[in-house]
Amino acid sequence: MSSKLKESTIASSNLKSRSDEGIIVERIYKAVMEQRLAPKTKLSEARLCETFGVGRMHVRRALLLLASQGIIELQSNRGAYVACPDESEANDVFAARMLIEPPLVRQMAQSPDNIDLTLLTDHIALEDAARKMNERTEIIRLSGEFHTKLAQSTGNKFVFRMMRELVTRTSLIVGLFGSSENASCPDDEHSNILEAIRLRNPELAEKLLISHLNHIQSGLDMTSRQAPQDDLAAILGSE
Amino acid sequence: MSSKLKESTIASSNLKSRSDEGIIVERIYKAVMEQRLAPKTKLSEARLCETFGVGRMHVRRALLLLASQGIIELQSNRGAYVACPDESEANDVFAARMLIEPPLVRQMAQSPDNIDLTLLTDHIALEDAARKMNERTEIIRLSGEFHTKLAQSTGNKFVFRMMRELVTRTSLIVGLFGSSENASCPDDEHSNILEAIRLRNPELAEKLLISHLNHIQSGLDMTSRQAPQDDLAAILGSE
DNA sequence: CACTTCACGATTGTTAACAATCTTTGTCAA
DNA sequence: TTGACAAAGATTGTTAACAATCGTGAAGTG
Repeated sequence: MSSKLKESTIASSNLKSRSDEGIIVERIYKAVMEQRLAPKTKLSEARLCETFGVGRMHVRRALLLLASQGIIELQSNRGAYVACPDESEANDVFAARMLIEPPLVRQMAQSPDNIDLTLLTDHIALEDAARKMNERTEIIRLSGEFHTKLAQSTGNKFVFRMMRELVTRTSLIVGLFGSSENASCPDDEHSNILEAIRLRNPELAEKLLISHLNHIQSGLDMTSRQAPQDDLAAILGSE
Repeated sequence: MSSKLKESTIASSNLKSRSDEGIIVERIYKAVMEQRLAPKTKLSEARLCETFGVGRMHVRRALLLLASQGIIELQSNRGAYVACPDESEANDVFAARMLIEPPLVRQMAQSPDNIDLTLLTDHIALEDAARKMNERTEIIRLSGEFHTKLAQSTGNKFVFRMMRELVTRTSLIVGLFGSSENASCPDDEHSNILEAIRLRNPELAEKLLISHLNHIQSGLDMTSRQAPQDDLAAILGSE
């Protein structure tokens, strides 16, 4: 694995700062990660145009990118809607994460020297701070981003992208099927995992991560559902 | 893991048969998989428009999708070029595959009953046939697609997508850095892996796959490079 | 001869008008 | 009241013209 990844945006990872649609993609992505944009929320082109102050072309390109990432769904002649995973998809997401993340942390714990652990250390500090300040959306987003940064710290662009897609989907799923308390990961599991990596204990790191994922999944209730919202301008408004 | 996946196209997996750009994406994707489109080949909009007989809008949307998959690269005001991985990216691709595929086949070998093995059996028959007929491009594409179908047969959409992105990239890398003989995987390694899965031997399956990947990677020569081409109409012409 | 400059052609980026489709609303009849 | 139907409005899809940028080659200058 090579040097560390600088950019974490969807757009700028491949496209070189296609500034306009990059900003739109990033904003919507973030809103989804923070569970401020509920599944099935309609994203109308006109609304987004005035919200971001750009032409329809940029909005449409941004929507296409978001759809290709599975964050939204494009329905022909009917518009764009925030993706709404069903139970089967939820199972697939967790199955995929169970496939990838355990080997990942195991590998990280085997040779933590090649790895940028400061990224993770800093991140856990952010998580603690957000928890102290009781900032709900921050907590939710950071809680998911820990797993993304786990992958990012390996410096492998592909592992990073795979994990981010899965984490984003997980965020939608937890928003849909999770009870309001367990919207975020429990307090110290993340730091325990990081500690196991730092102590070069692959078995422990893997075990902690597996139970962490199981913990998240078991907190879901596949029967309950949330309602979609449709404010938009307020949600995506300021940065 | 749930039922089997029907569609394998990039476009139709998320977008519902957005027919026009779907066809374009699929054609270019296939041409890259078969190493008929060399890295750095320019894909000009006008050329693609007349090749596929569609408007510029569809071409541009298709190019955006391909760029988001990392298959091509969009340079501002300069056009679209087939992606050209460097050595560092090549290492990342193989590292990512080493992370994912071993646990994948191990898992498949542990419970091959939940899995659609006919997909793989049929595929190997196709590979053999193509080898007998000595159809170079078919052999190359099928050789990569085996790994894709390995993931596809789990029925997990996310595992499938991840693997396909990695396999596509691998195809570009082998085309760039591979000697002309080892452009395809060696004859029977695929069927051996499948057999190990069928015999419920996880350790063997994993070991065979690891040495298979090592075999591919060790056949690369990171110094030599191929030249780009620019025919296009001929390459993407007929189906 | 080498190098810079400038103008032209080609290519990509953007916009706005137009067409097609869907949704809603209002009307009428059973 | 309920249902079907139709027209109007709103939204998305498409096209073509226009603007901006880049690459090339000719002309000119040292």
